[in-house]
Formats: sequence, C-alpha cells, structure tokens
Amino acid sequence: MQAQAYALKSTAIRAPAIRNGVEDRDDVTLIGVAKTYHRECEIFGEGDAADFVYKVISGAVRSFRLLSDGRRQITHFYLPGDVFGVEFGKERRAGAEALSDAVVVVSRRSAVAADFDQSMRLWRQAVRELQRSEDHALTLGRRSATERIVSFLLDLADRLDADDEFELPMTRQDIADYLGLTIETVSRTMTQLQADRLIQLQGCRRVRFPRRGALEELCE
Amino acid sequence: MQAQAYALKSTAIRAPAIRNGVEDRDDVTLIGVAKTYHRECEIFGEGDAADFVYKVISGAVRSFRLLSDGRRQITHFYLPGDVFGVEFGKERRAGAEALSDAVVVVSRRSAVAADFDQSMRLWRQAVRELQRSEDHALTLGRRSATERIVSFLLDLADRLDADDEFELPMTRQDIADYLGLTIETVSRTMTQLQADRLIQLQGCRRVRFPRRGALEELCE
DNA sequence: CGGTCATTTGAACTGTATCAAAGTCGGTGG
DNA sequence: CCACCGACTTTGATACAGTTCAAATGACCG
Repeated sequence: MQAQAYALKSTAIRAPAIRNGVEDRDDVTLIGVAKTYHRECEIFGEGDAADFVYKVISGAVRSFRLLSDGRRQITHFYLPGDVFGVEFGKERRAGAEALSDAVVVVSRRSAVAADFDQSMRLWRQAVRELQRSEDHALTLGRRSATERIVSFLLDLADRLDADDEFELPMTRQDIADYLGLTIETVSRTMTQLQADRLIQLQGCRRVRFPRRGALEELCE
Repeated sequence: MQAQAYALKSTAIRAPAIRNGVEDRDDVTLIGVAKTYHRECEIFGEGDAADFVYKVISGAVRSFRLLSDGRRQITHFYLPGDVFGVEFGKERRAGAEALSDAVVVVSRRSAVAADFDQSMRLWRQAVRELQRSEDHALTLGRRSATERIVSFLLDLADRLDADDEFELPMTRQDIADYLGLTIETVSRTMTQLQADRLIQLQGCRRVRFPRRGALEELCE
C-alpha cells in the first residue's frame, strides 16, 4: 500500500513537559529511550501487548482501528507533547503509526507504575484522551462535512498552540479517515472554505485563519 | 419539546452487583438512596456539578450532548447494572435522562471516594464506558446505516444478557440520535432487516434474532 | 372508543461517495 | 540544472445512501 519504513536511532532521554496549554500543569515527564519512527512506520499494532507508553517529542502520530474490509477510522492524532499508548487493559485496542518522521520517548509501563504521582498524571491524560472520543462521536454523528473540517482545523490549531497559522501534520487521507469522510470531500470542502475566504492555504499543508471568529461561528 | 416529568420516591438502599457479564467481578455495589425517575425526566444536565454517581436498578437512562441548534448526539445508554455519572472533572460533560421510568441508586461522590477499593472499581467502569465511545466513533465514522443498526442491536442484546429475544428500552428517535441517523432511516432499516428475515419484530419494541450468525456476519 | 404519540411508508431531494482524469509538488538521477 | 517520476491533491461528472417533508398507520391509555 505505502512505502514501508522502520525505526531508527535510540538514545536515552528525559522528555520534559512541552505543551503550554491552558491547564497542563498536569504534564507528564517520561523517562525512557528516544526513538525515531519514520513516516508510515508502525509503532504498535492492534492486539499487541501494551507494555510501553510513549510521548511525542516531534513529528506526529496517528492511532486507528480497522474494519475487516479495510475501512479505517483514525481515533486520535498525537502532537508534540502528547502522551499515547496508555492502555487500561493488557492489549492494544488500536494501532499507532508515525505520520511523519517522529521522535518519541518510549517508557516501560512497569517503570512508570512505580511512581505513583507520575502514573496518576498519566491516567488523567489517558482519560482526557478518551473524553476526546466522546466529542469525536458527536462530530461524527451529527455534524456536516464543513462543520467537521472547521472544528478539526480549529482544534488542531489550538493543540499546536498556533494562533492563526500552522502546518497540517497529516495527509488529506488521514483527515478523511479521522472525520469519517472521503479524501475528495475533504479536498473540496477545504477548497470551498478558501473560496469563501474563511481559510488560506499555501501549498496543501500550510493553513491560515484570516478570520477566526467567522470560522468559530460555523461550528460553535 | 416533550412532556415534563419529575423524580419520585426515595428510599435508602444497597444496590448489589447485578450484571453477570463475562468479566464483571468488577461490579460496583453502590450504597445510597434509590430514586425513581419518570420517563423523559432529567437526572442531571450538562454543566451541572458532578457530585453524585448513579447505578441503574431497573429501566434505562441515556446521556447526550447537544449542539446549539438542537441536534442531539446520545453518547451512552445505561441499562440495569450500569453505573453512570462518574466524572473525572467537576462538571457534567453530558446530560442524563430516564428513557422509561427508571429506578436508580444515587450515591454521594465523596462517600464513594472514601472507599479506595470501591472507587477503583468505579474508575474502571468509567474507563470502560469511555472506551465504548471509541468503538462508537468507529461505527459513526465508517459504518453504513444497516451495519450501525445491526451492531447496535447485537450489542444491546449482549448487554441485556438476552439470548435471542429482548425488549428495546428506547424509542426510534433515541436509536437514531445514538447512531447518527434519522428516525425514518432507523425505521426503514429495521423494516428491511425484518423483510430479509434477519430480525423479527413484535410491536416496535420486542426484537428477536432468528439467525444470530447471519446478523453477526453483517457487521463482523 | 377516541385521542395522542410513536412508527411506518411514500416521494422527492441533497450531501457525500464513487469513479475517473488532470494537476501539483518534491525528490532523484541523468 | 532540469526533466521525469511517483505520490498526493484537486477537479469533474455521475450515482446513491440517507435526509427531508408529508401523510398514513398503528399502539397505547384513559
């Protein structure tokens, strides 16, 4: 399907709290090994043993689930500062792959569990992540294509701490599989938003919000 | 919108573990007050303080979120034995209402927190519930109307410990708002499933699976 | 029985998918 | 340095699943 890639480089690292989001004094500092995963490289697969937890340093990661006929639903995107791979059971409920070349700190689950304070924070992060999928379900169940795209872009800008301009870390296909749309609908919708002067595109990855207020109105 | 109703009756009670699901030695015994909520009655609203946790004794409950124009997404249905209203933050992220007259045990959050073992179990239940919304997102993002209905019915039968016949505790509109469809599509799809001899309906609430295997194939 | 509310059915419409082709961009090798 | 390649994206034309609007039917309850 797509070019196969594999992990590179491994150095010991202490990954500090990065994101400066609103209430993130809840940030997790993972101690572990930094690994570089190349674009499209699998980090773990659905059903694997969940022995490690991860934190994105740079690049981005997607997690996803598949139906047996190949339809894919991307469940989350992870951006720099995000923790992922925290499972409550023993097995992975979703697979994870690097979107672009990504540097990730990998930490043994058992090692984290030893530190009560740390594992509390990790739990809270994981819960917050799960709560995002409730929001996601609302979007998938009840919003139009335009509303999905707009709320997605606004959310992404927010998580990237971007004010009104940022780089999309994923392809149109990834966006489509996250929003329950097709790649063509994503493309057309973004073209239309640009025609309506609600967003500006420079190349297909760089997005600017010339009038954020108007965008926000579109999906409240 | 709909007939207003209100809570009735309050007696002290000890709500024992009910569901005999596969791995539910994880069941929670809430000690609190039994309340009866009438059909369509609000149990709590989005944004309320989350001071109580609940367990369904009989009847059923829905939780939901609204868009500002009134579109509704039902996030979960709670059946006898289910715990609900466990929040990780201080505020309700969704509203909850009784589907039918429902008996519910209400317990102060602070009271439960005192019992470590108990609150652990409560947490795990809440996490499992949140994980369900990841499954839900897959369904909403990537399955057809027929697949949604079939997987919904199978899941419901399972949770009701029904073998091949059970009573739907909710209206077509509720099913529609859970599955991201319209009431007409739900109705037509069920009629079609019946015509295909994949389900049998007696009245609009009683469902039977004459060939469960065939149903399961429809949504793997 | 009659009234109310939920459900089903029908007909027409529409948003999004599908299928197909053309355009863009970045990288690579000549 | 430039031309070509492959992957991704955009655009176009058409199809269709699911929605919308409207009306008929059915179920429940006093």
